[in-house]
Amino acid sequence: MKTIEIEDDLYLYIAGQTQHIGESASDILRRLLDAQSQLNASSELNDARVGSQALPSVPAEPVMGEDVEADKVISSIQHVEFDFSGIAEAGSSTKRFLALLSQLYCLDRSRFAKACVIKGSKREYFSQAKETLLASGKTSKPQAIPASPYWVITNTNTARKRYILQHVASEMGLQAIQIERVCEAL
Amino acid sequence: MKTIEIEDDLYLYIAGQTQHIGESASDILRRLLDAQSQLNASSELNDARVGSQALPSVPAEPVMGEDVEADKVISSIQHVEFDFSGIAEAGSSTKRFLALLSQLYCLDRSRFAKACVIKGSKREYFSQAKETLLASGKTSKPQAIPASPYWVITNTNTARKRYILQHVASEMGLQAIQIERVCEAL
DNA sequence: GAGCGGATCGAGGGGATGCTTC
DNA sequence: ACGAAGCATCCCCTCGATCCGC
Repeated sequence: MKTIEIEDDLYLYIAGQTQHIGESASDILRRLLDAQSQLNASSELNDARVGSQALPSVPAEPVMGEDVEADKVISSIQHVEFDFSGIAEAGSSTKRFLALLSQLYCLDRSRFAKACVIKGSKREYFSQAKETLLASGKTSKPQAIPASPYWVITNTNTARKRYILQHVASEMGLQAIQIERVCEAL
Repeated sequence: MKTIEIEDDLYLYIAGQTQHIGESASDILRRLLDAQSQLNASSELNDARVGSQALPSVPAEPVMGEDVEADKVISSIQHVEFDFSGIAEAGSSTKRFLALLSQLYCLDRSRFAKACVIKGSKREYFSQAKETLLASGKTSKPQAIPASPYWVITNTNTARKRYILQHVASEMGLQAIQIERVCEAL
């Protein structure tokens, strides 16, 4: 949750758009902004979804050429089930770490690419080139993420692995509950 | 002013829509919501649901010019793009401090050069040579300003960082509202 | 560079607070 | 002597990678 300040009249306007009791500011804004991007996306009429349906997320990234695309991808992400079965089996948290990252990558390559831009104070955490990781730290112990072109740093305690996972999942736009599950699976 | 809470991804999305230096959340939201109502208004098949309440208009920017010269300079600065999106994300106020200074530098190099002539009672605050700063104090912890040839002192509390920023922005000719926003971004 | 996992501890940075100076 | 302004000490927290256990 973030806190933002807005002017009173704008606040009143937004509050005036409430459709259900208990709707949060986020809900209302999503609806309003979503209505906009729908209108931008096509001139066709589409009010079939008004009211009943759960609203898809607003894209988390600033507009690219592929607005509508991104929207679809996100809503699909939100409903995909992770395959946790094999993961719990893996003997070490490092193994589970790699497996979970692999699933995130498979979920959506392009979102993963944006989400994995994360580094510590000195080390690079992700890269497609093993050497980049080796170069950024002394003994980062990079390992390949299965079924992907990426490498990750591995020489961290479990808490940090969890943090990295959390960051990527969150940056990819997963829902809080899912992020929690992913982190717990580590 | 009212304070509202919104979810992180929505926040990021909104922040990503920043177009000008000094834009507040209100400004951005007004633009986004306005774009929507424009589309609705121009449509023959206007949907009563959305149009039920008038969108408050964006207040005109108060460009109080006594001096035409100054006006021109200011307006050129005031329309340059300022990217606040990445800044809020930076983990420490020192990081944000450096990022903000970097943007000010990029905004106008020569104005920045004039504006950064500021010092404390003992310490030099800005310099193009790290050594100058080191020489002027005991532990000033100089750091390079990204994308610029300058260094700044870093070992100060946040209030002083804000003061320095304020001074530079003001000396560069930004408007009061914008200076305020820059300082708030710290 | 090859054994691997990862907890633990130390280095280093951030910046509030207290001390000094005017 | 008292207050304001500014410096830098020092504590805390984050992050790296050593080193031990398996």
